[in-house]
Amino acid sequence: MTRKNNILLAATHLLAVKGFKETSMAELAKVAEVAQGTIFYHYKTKEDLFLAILKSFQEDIVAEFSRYRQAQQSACGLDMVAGVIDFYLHMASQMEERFMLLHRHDAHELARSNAEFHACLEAIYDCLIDIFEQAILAGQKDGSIGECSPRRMAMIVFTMVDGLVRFHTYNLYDVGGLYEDVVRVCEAMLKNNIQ
Amino acid sequence: MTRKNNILLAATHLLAVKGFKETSMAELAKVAEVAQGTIFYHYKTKEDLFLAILKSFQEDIVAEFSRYRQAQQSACGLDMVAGVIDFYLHMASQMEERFMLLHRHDAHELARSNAEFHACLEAIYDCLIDIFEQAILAGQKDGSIGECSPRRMAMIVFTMVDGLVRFHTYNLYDVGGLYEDVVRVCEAMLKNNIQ
DNA sequence: AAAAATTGATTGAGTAGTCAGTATAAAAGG
DNA sequence: CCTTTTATACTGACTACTCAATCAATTTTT
Repeated sequence: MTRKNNILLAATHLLAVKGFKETSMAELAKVAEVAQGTIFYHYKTKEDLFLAILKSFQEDIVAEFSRYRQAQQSACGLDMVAGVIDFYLHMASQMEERFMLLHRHDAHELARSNAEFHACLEAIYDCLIDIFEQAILAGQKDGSIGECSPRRMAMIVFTMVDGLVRFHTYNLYDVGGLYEDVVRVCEAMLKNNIQ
Repeated sequence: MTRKNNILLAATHLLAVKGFKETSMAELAKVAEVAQGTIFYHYKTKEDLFLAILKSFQEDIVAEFSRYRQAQQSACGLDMVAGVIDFYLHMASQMEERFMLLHRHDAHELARSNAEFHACLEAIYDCLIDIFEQAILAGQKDGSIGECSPRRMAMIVFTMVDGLVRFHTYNLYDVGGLYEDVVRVCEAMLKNNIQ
């Protein structure tokens, strides 16, 4: 049991940091401190192993985000959006490597030919966008957020926040000070009626 | 000359669609309709070839965007921002494959160990963000855009628009209707004083 | 005839996945 | 309590194959 878990942990790290094709089973075996054969005993193929990682990520992320949704009870919907952004960024740094997995093309490419990958990715993204949508809907109910398509706005906010995480991963610009700006910008664009 | 260009074109396509590691020189030779040796006659290594592609992209994108900057003379800065978003999305669909190249981790990973890659990527991103910044600065001058850090706002707008392009590439959601929303959202967040 | 461009067979390192066999430990039988 | 059986976990050498890069030989251009 320890070994199977070692493999999963080491593989998550390597696939996130180096990518699917760039990670060899020989290297993984070394990092996980098992024999190469052991990996294939637990996971039929390299793709299978990747899928197992993604599935465990899906479970964890869905659990984590639904736990947050139930725990929080902010004053108004607009503040909830700010809270969700904060929580998203917190999660992204907590699960940094697994979020990197989402930002690579590997999973998305496999999703094109493998239905299980596709379903898994869809579930993850739905969960991520849902949490923004819920906050916006709450804001529309209490009047703190203007008339708009909640789903579309949720996708736009998600796009912004996720882009920030990506920027940070790529390390091209110092993104530290942008977090607060993004929160303010989102509030500005939501509290006013947009068309 | 024809062959060298064939190689560059075919390589751009393959690297964008399949990725660096996933593209073999044998396959490239077949697509470019040259012998494998010919590729290595013109480009010392696979990495060299990639760098040549990125450099040519840099030149083209810088030229294209500075041409646009000089050509346009919109009414006010706020409208200019909308115009720039439009232009960016237009460019991204015109140069779809090369933008895909930017979104892959390949170039960013090479940039970590190879200074030329780093410089090239930095130049490209600077150019992309600059054009948004210019529009925001113009808007602040003519009063159509409120007080804010132009660079930071430019990065946020860029993050949104680029995220949209990425969404489209990954094909997870129908992103068609979002274009107009993003333009409206950007206007809403810029025309009001934030902070 | 000298220089530049092109070729494809070849090389050696690296790849995912297999497999015959070994270790471990729990259950069954004496 | 001590064997024997059975199932599961594990091992690393091995296979068949792919890869980037090389190079001697050939063709094309100047």
